[in-house]
Amino acid sequence: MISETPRVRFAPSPTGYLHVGGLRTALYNYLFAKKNNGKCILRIEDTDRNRYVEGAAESLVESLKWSGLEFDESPQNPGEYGPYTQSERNEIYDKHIKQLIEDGNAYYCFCTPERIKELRDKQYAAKEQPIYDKHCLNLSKEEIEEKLAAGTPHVVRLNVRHGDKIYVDDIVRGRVEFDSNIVDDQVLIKSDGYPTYHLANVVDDHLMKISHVIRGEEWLSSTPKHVLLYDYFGWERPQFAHLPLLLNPDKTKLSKRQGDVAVEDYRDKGYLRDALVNFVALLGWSAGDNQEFYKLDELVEKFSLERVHKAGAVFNIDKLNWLNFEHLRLMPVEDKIEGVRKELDKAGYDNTKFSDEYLSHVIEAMVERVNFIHENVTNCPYFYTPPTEYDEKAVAKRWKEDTPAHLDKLLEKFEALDNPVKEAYENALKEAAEELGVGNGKLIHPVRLSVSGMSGGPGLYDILVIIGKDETIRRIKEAKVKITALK
RNA sequence: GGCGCAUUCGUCUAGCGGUUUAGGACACCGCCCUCUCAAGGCGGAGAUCACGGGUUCGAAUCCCGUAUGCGCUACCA
Repeated sequence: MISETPRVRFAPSPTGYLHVGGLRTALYNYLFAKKNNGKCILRIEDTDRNRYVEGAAESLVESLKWSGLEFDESPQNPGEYGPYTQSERNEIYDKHIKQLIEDGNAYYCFCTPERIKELRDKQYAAKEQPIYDKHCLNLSKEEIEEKLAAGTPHVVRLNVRHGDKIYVDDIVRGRVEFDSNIVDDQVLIKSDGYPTYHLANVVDDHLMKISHVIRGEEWLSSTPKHVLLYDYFGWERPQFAHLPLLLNPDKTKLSKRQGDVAVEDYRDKGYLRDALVNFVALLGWSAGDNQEFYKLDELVEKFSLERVHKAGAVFNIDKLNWLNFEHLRLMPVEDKIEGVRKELDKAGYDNTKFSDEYLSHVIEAMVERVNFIHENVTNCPYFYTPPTEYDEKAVAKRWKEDTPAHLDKLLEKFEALDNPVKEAYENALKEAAEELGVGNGKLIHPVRLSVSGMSGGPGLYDILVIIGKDETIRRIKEAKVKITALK
């Protein structure tokens, strides 16, 4: 069924940032293309001059690049079907709309916005489908020429033939039937001369030889207009695949009000691109084999449009967090070190004070305890600076009256150590505990509190090795003074 | 209002007429491990498959209604 080399496209409108739903759409297009040895094209749909936002196209491209999705043809990397930005294609739309008008499949409309509104209000009040009444279709050739010559504001509309059934065959949804009577004579060319989505999209998809239109479900309702356009042009229709929407926890369409929707927001929060891509891939698709953890190339291998879901999917952050944890574990140490250095600077530390080796030990110690790279800093500040305060609950629970005396004994043992490794600390502590006639815990917990100020974290001896003997001893002594003063 | 789409554990999903006492994952709870917090292992709770009718020997799976949700209904995409 799939043509030799399918061509698909992601065609965002530059009105801001890349929405995670957009990322999902882009991803499915990408996966489908790669899976089938096809081409994935990026086209910027900037025909709405009112909504155009300066720099939005660049932001889109940047987010896409960050996500790791590469396009075979794009404004930055044009192929033979350019330009890839719609605002640069006006001549092309002009040519095509003329053909449509000549063939009677489109017509000039000079109706004022007021008349349109009135008409619509009336239809709505009568509980009818609000569609244009083809008023201007009855204009004579002379009248049209005259108005055009006079510079009367006008649009060009699609001339929908009523009384037909229009069928849309969708890969995800199967056959969907529409009654042509309720299909509006859609504006194709706006009064500012720019095409609407419907015209530009169909013309470009055809000219760019797009074989599969993979887009959000919000387009399903206007697909009959597109299908008609293909038919009127005498062009072969592409295959359609309408993707389910991404939803807020309350099942409404994913919106900014209820959380982050921009890819850059997730990037800035420390989510890994592999995790975000993995997560978003699972929102509306599954291979059916219980695998949930994927690298991009595995997604390519397993993806198919036939296994895309029909129902919308709630964007649930918990699973994303888990995926981030899983992907983070696979990240090469060098990359983690680089990331930690950035986070150190962000947190106000001087990253140059720490060697790569030092940081790699911290990372190793924290690996099971971090979901995000920044947690290698925020969750364990004691690796970078001595504790300034001590967790109250832990103090109450672990710091008893005889603790300072116990620590004195331990300090003796520690001081005698020469360049200690993990086991040396452990043995020293055990010896001290034995000589004191107490359990190891009586020493372990106060030491942890002393060196970290916290009650949780990596194995105590790992912490000690990382911060070093001198610092360990210094911190224990300091804690003795400070915590005793607190009591 | 009209048209369209959808509806399986809280969430993401498996399931495409019998192998299902509906499987997995995240989250949640418990146990084990253990110096803590995690991770990991094991286990638990959690879905009358929206509801009501059919079809069938047999339905989460097919058909029809209803309800609910969502989308579209723009000279926005």
